[in-house]
Amino acid sequence: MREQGGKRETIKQQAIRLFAERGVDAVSVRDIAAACDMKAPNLYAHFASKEALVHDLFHEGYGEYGALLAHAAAGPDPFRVRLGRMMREICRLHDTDTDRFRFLVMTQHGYLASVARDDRNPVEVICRAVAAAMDSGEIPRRDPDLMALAIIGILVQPATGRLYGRLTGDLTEREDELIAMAWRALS
Amino acid sequence: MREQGGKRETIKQQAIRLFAERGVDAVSVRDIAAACDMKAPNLYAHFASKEALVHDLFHEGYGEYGALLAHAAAGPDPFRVRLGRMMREICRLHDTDTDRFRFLVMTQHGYLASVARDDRNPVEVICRAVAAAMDSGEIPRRDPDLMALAIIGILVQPATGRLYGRLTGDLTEREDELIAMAWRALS
DNA sequence: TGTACATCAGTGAACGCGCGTTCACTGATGTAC
DNA sequence: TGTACATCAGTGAACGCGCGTTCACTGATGTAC
Repeated sequence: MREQGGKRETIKQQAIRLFAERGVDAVSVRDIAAACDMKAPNLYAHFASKEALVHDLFHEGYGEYGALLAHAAAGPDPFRVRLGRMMREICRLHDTDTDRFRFLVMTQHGYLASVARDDRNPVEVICRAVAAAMDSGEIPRRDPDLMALAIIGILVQPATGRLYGRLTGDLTEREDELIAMAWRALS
Repeated sequence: MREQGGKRETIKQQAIRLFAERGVDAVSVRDIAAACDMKAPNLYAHFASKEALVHDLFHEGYGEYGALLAHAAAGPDPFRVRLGRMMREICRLHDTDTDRFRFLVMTQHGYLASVARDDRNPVEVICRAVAAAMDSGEIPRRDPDLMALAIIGILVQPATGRLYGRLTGDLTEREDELIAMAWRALS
């Protein structure tokens, strides 16, 4: 047998990078192939179509975010500690994986309506954690979905601002301030 | 002279509607023309190109948001009152002009990097208002841009959640809760 | 070891398609005399 | 009033282009004997 070569992984990495740079529609399969040192037809040995590639990238990336958040949200610690872990995790992901973050934010409008609300859905994970903290009396009872979305916004909007030069430096440098802000907002 | 007919306005309205529904790249100039009961070539009597149309729509919509926010942010009232006015204005705009909001959110990634930071830039307006409130001692001094982006996120993320069915009903119904949350976050 | 064959990642060339855009033309309406 | 002309919003047909995708083929590598 020939070596597998991880070509599929290379394609995904280069595609995410190019999509994040220019947007999905502005990147042709020839562009992706060129970035992988191959020719366009060969991509079809790994993905059924361009749309299938985008679909895979979105759901994989979104699901991994959800799984990491679910891990950070788990455990016996008080909600305040687990909220801090979750927010730190998002900051870290954003800083170290900017292309993926940007790709997800750009692409979400095509997929968000059809995404599953399971325990790998990052929004769902945070909604559940917030609702549980209200049930246990750790934070005041309010509309849990509204509060969850708002604290996601507290992170995502600065992250987006960083993408467009409104903020400079890493999000991680500000994580303590962001966490404190979210905690005040929920209190 | 023949009647002007406001064709240009019709084109802009239908284009925004279609762009918000399907995304800019998935709408052809033939689609826009059909929605206006005309043929594609006639659009070129009103706009130099499809790109020029999108460019106009984005900058006009973004600028109007900024101008409305600047108006809400002005006046002799304490910051807390002016913050409430701004946030109510955003909720109202989102509820009554969902297509434009969705269009701006979808399209921003192509234009945000090149947008002017003047007094018609909504992010700039909020950044300045927050910074001024820190200067006057109305809220504690922290990184003003970070705080401004975060309170924008408190609104925009629930708004986005509403677009995709995570939240139901109007944002206006929740404005008091959102304003209170933003105020706590800034305090 | 040498020879014949099987495998299969990778490709050159071509496909049809829908796109944005152009342009010569139409025909209803307004104006001049 | 009637006639000739000017205007100009609107269009049918066509343009070249780049896209996603297909497919017969290549040629390096592995296997059988």
